[in-house]
Amino acid sequence: MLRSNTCGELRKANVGKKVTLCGWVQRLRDKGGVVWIDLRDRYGITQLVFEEGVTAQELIDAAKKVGREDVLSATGDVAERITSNDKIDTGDIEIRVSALKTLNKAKLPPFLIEDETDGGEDLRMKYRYLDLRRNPVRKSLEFRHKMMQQTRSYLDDQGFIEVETPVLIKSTPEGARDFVVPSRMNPGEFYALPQSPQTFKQLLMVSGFDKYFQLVKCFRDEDLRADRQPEFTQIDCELSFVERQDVLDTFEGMVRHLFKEMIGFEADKFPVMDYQDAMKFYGSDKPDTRFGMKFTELNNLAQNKGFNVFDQAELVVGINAEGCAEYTRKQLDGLTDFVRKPQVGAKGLVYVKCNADGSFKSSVDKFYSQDDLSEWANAFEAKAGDLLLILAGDRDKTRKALNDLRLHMGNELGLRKKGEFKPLWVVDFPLVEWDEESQRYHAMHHPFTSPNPEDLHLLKTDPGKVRANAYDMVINGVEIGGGSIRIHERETQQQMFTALGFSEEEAKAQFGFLLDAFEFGAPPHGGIAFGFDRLCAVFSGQESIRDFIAFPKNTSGRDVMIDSPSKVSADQLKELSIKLDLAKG
RNA sequence: GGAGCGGUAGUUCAGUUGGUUAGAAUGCCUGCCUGUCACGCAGGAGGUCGCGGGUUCAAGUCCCGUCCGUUCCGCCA
Repeated sequence: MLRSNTCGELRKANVGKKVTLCGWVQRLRDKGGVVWIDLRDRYGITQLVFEEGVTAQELIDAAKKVGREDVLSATGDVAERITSNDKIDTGDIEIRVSALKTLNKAKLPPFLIEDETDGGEDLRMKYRYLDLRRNPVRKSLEFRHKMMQQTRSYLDDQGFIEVETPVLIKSTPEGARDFVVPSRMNPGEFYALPQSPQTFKQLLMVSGFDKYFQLVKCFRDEDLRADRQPEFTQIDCELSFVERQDVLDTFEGMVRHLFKEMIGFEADKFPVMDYQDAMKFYGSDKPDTRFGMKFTELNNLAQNKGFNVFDQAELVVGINAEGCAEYTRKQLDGLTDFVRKPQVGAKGLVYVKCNADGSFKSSVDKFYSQDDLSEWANAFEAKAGDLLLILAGDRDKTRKALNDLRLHMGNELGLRKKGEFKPLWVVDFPLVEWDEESQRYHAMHHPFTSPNPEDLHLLKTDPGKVRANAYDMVINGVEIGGGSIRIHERETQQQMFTALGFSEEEAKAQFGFLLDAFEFGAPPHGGIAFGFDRLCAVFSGQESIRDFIAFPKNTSGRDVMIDSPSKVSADQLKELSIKLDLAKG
């Protein structure tokens, strides 16, 4: 061993011990007669001291020459400090150095290796190995590690078996774009990387594994976001002989366990919300329930009073921003600009101020009397001092826009608190949704989701009305996990494929193995998958998952450190029987 | 595919109506300092204003194009 101790473990009790520490130079403080070096490793920081009259002069001279991030080995006696530092765990002691060795000189890092770095995102990613030396990023990865251990231990305790499924699999037309890998031995043919191990875990149920899980990398070739990477990790789970409530109970238990072990939070029973209610009251299938501001629909009260915009609208709906009646003209204009942004897409914003004196001031005073507005205020359960914000138009678009406005107001008013956690289940999603572009139904979850038995008869006649036996777990407005009770009968699965516009031949070509398996005694089964990176981020109150991934990709899907993706040689292409056609258009 | 924001010192940023030698902080270098711990003090070095074109007597600043980053929409079963 090159060292006797780490830089984080020595205390007062170790005073007098001769130790050798190894680490990186965090900082050098040269006070003339005394020189201090903060030596850092993963475990902490220990102060080295070199003092005129005590330390050999050539050692002091050597100490003055070290640079930031040099790798040192220092040997000396542990001594109690004259003035201690209560900010670090080793603050009561220091090492009186008797031998110093530079194990490796370091170039100056391009940004500060500090908790509050001066480095921008781009630079930090290019030198990610330096960024990972910083406490916040290292702690995020330590957090991830602990979350993995806790997940495994919980599921193991519950009788789940972790099984690895293949990474080189088969491309399927449904869902996200696949990453594709050419096969040298099968010219012209390609593997696909899994978007999830969905079919494999169902086959494991057919095999009788009963309870399966896997912490597994998944791949989707879609555009990135702060909370979306092309490769990401799922907690993928499947159980046999279960109904919806069994799955909800098991995984509510898991998340409750993680909350407790990871951040010491004792969660209440998770509420269960219908998809329809989520859309009606929050305009979103992943509502942030840390704050109220639920939607109130106004069609009955606001239509047929001569205001054309409302009269023409499919839906008139608003929120009550409590205590915001004092908003200035400028602030209201700001909100109007917000909802009119193309990303939000509303045409305009109607406001009603509930004044302190009981009167109302609105942007539509021309069309509505004080009595009308008073009725609105009642519908919103608004008090004096509140501000009603109302949108109108096409139902789905207006709900989406009002959802954006609700979250915006939640941010403005500080209602989306970081340390607060509001988990819930959203259930009874539609089984399929109509896709205008391809003019056919798409599975909302995936095509293996079972329909609610009560709605099964609608599958042939009106698929859009069929509810799915599916569920999502949502925490603080983030979709953390989702799953369903699966189809386990060949006949039903075939019906589902038909409803989705697959011919019998297409279904057989794509998923024949699954249909076949269902004929050999497939048990009723269901499962769920959690976005592991997101779970880490949400628990830590972060929006970006990047710091929970050691080597993430940027928004163009590039790893700027290793510079991938990259070109391959002509020989490699030839081996793969691939010719490039890079012409644009 | 679309929209917004950004690109100026190693780094993070400021830069007014287009006008003298492009600034600050931090980092870096040199010197001083025996209890610092974001040490302090004094001095110093450091710039292809992303790239290309245009307007102008004059462009970091205005216009066009382009590249890169980032956030969002579409997309993400």
